[in-house]
Amino acid sequence: MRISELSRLSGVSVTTIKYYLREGLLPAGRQLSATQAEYDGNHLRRLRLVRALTGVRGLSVSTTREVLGALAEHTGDTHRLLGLTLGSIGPTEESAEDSPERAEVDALVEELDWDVHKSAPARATLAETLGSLRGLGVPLDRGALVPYARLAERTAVLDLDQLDAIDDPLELAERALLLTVLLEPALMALRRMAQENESARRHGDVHR
Amino acid sequence: MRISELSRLSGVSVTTIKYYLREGLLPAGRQLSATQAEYDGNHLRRLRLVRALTGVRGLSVSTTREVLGALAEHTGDTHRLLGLTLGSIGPTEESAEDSPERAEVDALVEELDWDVHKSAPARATLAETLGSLRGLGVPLDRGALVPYARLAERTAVLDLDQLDAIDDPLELAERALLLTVLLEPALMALRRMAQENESARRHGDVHR
DNA sequence: CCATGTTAGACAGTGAAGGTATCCAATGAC
DNA sequence: GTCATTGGATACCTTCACTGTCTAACATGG
Repeated sequence: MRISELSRLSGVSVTTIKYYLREGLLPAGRQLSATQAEYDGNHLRRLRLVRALTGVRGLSVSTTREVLGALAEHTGDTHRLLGLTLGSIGPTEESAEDSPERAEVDALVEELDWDVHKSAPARATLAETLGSLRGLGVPLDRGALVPYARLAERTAVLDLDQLDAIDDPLELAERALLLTVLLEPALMALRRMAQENESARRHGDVHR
Repeated sequence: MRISELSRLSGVSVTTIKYYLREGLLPAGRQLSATQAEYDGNHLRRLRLVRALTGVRGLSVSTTREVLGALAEHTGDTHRLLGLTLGSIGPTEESAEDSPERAEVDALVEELDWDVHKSAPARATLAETLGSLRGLGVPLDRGALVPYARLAERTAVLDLDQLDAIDDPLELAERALLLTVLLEPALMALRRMAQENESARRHGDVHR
């Protein structure tokens, strides 16, 4: 298919597709001539993925590029690499590596007996968030964090269960990306609703 | 204290503080004269909160203003109102209200027997995310979602437990906001690490 | 083989967001 | 009285994610 058909099928304007091509979010089509390039279903699929990451999840173009790059160069050992790459999702770049919160996070991982890479950006993200909370007068100690971590463990089991049935390593990697990144707003939405429900339950304010 | 001291204590530049004052993220100080205004600890506290919401969580200025407005005008029934307000966190504004996913979400809430407001934006957020996933070939049906929802319930219990000890309604509201919004990156970081751990466990790739 | 439309590629322009800089007159501290 | 600081207003800047426009080279139908 040509670029105009790709545009029509995806709902993304031709100029934007060209922009993505320039930015390296989309591989170039097969050049047929100086003014003709051929795109296929993979391009369409990739384009939809890009729109989901930038639109639903609100990732920046550069973060999206990094994520997609990791996806391409890495088919096995999926989660470890996704974990490494996806640290840049939050607007976190300059993190104090030696903060007391970082030590606290490392101690937490130790206590949980988790097999997590020392340089996993999730550690820094967690440390930074804890630092912010402490600065606001809400220090969360390890005791408060461990129950959350146990629930995270069980969430991860659900995540991995969904990936077990997939054989194709390429599809596995993409699916893992979708589950890790795109499911986040869904899980947070569930938490918000569960909070509202629990709050209503405790304070007895029935409203129906 | 004067604005320069507020700036020094918070690490936010004077011009930025003025910007926040203009944008209504920070209440005006007590005017002492035409060229003098007095700020206090509440301003400092509020300023730190603003920086946490915009920085750590990446909220936009307008969303932050909405959230803070809700915080001010609403002291009781905290979670319900936060739930209503915080829907605008994702870059979601134009949602198809009558999508099949929306019906699916409503059915899910029904099945869970959750007491959640019909117009809670979390419903729309969840529906939109499910729609995106389906468009990418990863349809998550209710059966897959319910276990996640059950874990969300237990997370919410932990959240509410932390609020139980607080008496002052103003502090309660602020704490609820922090737990709901600011803890999200922390929980997602925990999930990433738990995924990595679970992946390592299943595939036996020990790396230490 | 010609008229018309489409395409790739390059590059400049746009609009929103989130600040930042500058200016000003009025002060307050010394 | 002098001088740095302040509040308030306004203009400006930078980044981001596109969008519009242009051009020359094609493709295609007649």
